[in-house]
Amino acid sequence: MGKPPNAIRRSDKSRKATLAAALDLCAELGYSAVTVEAIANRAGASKATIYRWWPSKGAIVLEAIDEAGLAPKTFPDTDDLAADLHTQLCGILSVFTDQRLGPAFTGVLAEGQLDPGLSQELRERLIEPRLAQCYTRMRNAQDRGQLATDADLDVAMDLLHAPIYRRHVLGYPLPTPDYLDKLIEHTLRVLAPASATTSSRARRDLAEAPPNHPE
Amino acid sequence: MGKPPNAIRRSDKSRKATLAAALDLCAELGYSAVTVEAIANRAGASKATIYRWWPSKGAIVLEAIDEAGLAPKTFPDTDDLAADLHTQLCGILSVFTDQRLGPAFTGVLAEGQLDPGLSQELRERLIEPRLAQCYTRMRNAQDRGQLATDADLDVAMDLLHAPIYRRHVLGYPLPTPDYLDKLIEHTLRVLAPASATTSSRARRDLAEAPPNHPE
Amino acid sequence: MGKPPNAIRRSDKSRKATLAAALDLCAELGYSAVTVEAIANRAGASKATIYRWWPSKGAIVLEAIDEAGLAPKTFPDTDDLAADLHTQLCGILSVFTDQRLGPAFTGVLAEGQLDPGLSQELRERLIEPRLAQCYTRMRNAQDRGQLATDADLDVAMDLLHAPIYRRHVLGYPLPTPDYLDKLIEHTLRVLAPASATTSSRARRDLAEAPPNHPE
Amino acid sequence: MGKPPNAIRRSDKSRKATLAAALDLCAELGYSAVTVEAIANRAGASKATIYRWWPSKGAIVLEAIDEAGLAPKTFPDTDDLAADLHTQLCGILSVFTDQRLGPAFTGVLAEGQLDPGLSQELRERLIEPRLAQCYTRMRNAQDRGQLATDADLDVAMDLLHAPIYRRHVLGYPLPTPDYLDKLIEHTLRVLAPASATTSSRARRDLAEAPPNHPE
DNA sequence: TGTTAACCGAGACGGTACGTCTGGTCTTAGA
DNA sequence: TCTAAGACCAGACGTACCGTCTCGGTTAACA
Repeated sequence: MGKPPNAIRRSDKSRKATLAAALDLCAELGYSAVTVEAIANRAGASKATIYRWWPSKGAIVLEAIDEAGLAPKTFPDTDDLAADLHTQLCGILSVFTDQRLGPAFTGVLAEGQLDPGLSQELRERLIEPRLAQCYTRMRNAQDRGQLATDADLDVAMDLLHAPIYRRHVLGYPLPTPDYLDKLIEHTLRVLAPASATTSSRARRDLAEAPPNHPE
Repeated sequence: MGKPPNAIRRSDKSRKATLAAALDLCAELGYSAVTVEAIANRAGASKATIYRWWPSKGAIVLEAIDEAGLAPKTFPDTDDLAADLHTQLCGILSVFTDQRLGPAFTGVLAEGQLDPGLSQELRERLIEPRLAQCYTRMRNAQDRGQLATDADLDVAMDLLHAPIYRRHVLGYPLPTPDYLDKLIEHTLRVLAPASATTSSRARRDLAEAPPNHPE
Repeated sequence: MGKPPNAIRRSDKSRKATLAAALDLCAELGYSAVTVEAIANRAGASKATIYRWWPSKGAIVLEAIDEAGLAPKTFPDTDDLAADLHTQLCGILSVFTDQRLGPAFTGVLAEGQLDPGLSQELRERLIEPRLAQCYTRMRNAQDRGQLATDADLDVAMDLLHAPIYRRHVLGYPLPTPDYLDKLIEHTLRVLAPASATTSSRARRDLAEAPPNHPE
Repeated sequence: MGKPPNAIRRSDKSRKATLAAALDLCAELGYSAVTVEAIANRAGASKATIYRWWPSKGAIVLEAIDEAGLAPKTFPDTDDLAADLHTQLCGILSVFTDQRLGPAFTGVLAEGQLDPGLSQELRERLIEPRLAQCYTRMRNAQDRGQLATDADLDVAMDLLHAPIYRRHVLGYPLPTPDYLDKLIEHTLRVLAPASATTSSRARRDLAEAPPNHPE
């Protein structure tokens, strides 16, 4: 059939314009109102060119988000695990709330649930690099005795990240930074080493600190 | 303009056939391949009739799921909180895995993320009745001293339910019943009353924190 | 199937309202934009009632035109054949140009060309009664020696009436009264008795009369 | 808004298939039972393609008739005016009676009466080219002294062509060739030059009339 | 440096679903 | 039994996108 195109000769101008058009249109119209046709027009590209390089609208938008690279793929390691987790979770939150990327990411996420191929690409390009960093950071914490050696990191992942997704998916307000702190606190408490010491102190400090009622 | 139709004269036969056709087609073809046109044909209804009563494919499927009522809206209360939670979470899981309802629910969930109206309807008809039951059950547990009196039930909701959604949304395997047990155990451990045995130290620290539950 | 309704119990109010609504809507929107539904709404009748008594929109409008009875079915007989013909042809013209009936008649005429049943009804109720009068009038003229005894009255019919229809059908301006005179003059000339006398004189007078340049 | 399509890149295959399908379907089902959808299916074209190039069913069928070109647009000139007129009128008749074009032409004619745009197109593409030829032929006859120099050719047009339309429109049998001869004879008799033999008396009276041909 | 193969924009194409509309039938309740 | 009201099935309407395609025109790697 159609032989694969030669990536070397690909027009980078056209590629960039397409990705930018995709993000802009998502921000302007919402993901579902965006069509490949509109992206092509906005980008000054032809539909054939777009379909030569991407299989679907979702794939374009996914690549555009990846390229934009809002949330860093690296994970801070400041020896304060709770703070580092907070930093990272806020980074994830920002992808949902970002003016330009939010609608695009929401769209890709939704479409991925109905398109296994897109879902896999989404995991591989956006989710797992960051997840792996999180894993590594927590394993480091285990090595340093800040977490129980038998702590189940998969559970930790779920307890920390899942609430963001659940609230997004069901249309509830996303967690506030304060709420994230609460989640981190609860999670680390269960995963703390048998003789909880330093870390838990820091925790309490944070909890007692300012009378930070939300919003 | 278009005045609302008279619900009294509505054909129940047509309504039921439409809902059944919607579920069947979702199971056969997958949500995104289902069209209103196909539902109409399968149901032996006319498109006009369908659009008279539902605004979109999503609304039809949502109502069909609600009507099918796979997961019970009632929450067991056997005095064993962990077991009751497990029962309930398995009920939620079954909506995702059910042969007939799974694809439909997945579709509505995905579409809801792009359609605020559908999302709200989804919450009101499917999610919140069950969530409210869960809330009530946990409040009962608090009254009986099985949970800390100041346990943050919103956090508990997130810790228990969110992993199912996150895994579904990102295309990871859903939690197994064993994994659900693990989640429940972790969660209840943090929310256990101060007098609880294991890891009671960590518990007390947490319980001492100021009563800062917003909202 | 549906047994014929009992005409005795028919609601005359509903019938009259329907016919009036049909004519009014034709005048307001043009025949093709009128729907049975709109007629029913305007008349305060239900569609079922209308379909019980008329088979189609065309039949309603046809009956409405007949009832309105703009052009008289009787033919004047003043001993001046040309003048009588002119009177009659102007009557026919008026059906096309009448503010209220014109659009309705145009519609029925057009639809009749595609619906043999309607066409037949049209001929029987509107066309032939008037045509028969015309025939009779000309036969009288023959008896009085104003026309050749062997004049072909079918040809006369065509020569006199057809130009109106041709111009209407093709969208040309309808004949003016002056032009009708010219047609009558030409026609009577060919059908005049061998020794053309009185009639032809009157004709010439008319032709010479005023410097009647058109329009 | 919708910019006009580029006619150069138009698919001639698709165009021809559409026109053929339109004529065939008219012949098979009758004009009013034909839908644009059916034409598209039969032609193997998509509806979008059809609507890109034609505004309505009527426009398609009109172009198809024009293209089929049953009745020649040229007018014979054999020095026998009556014979030439007969030839031409038979050509017109044949458009009504042709197995394939008849139903199509009938439909366009009927629809034109309710759609001024279609009517104008009909006149410009089908009617007037032939009418102009007829005019020219008769003017030639005048030059050769076969018709009175002051004969009103507009009236002649009406007398000759109109009966066909009237009979068609009202659903009467179309004129037979013999009847056409009779019409031609009657018409030419009124328009013959003063020096003509038969019924020259009547002719002269008419010819003496003042030169009142308006328009 | 000239050839040529692959890219590119443009946009027409066959499909197909959309959401709306009308035609005609049928049901219900009321007079 | 007729009526008004209006829901119903059927299916065409004209529009919008889809993903494919053909067309010249341009560009860049290689001869």
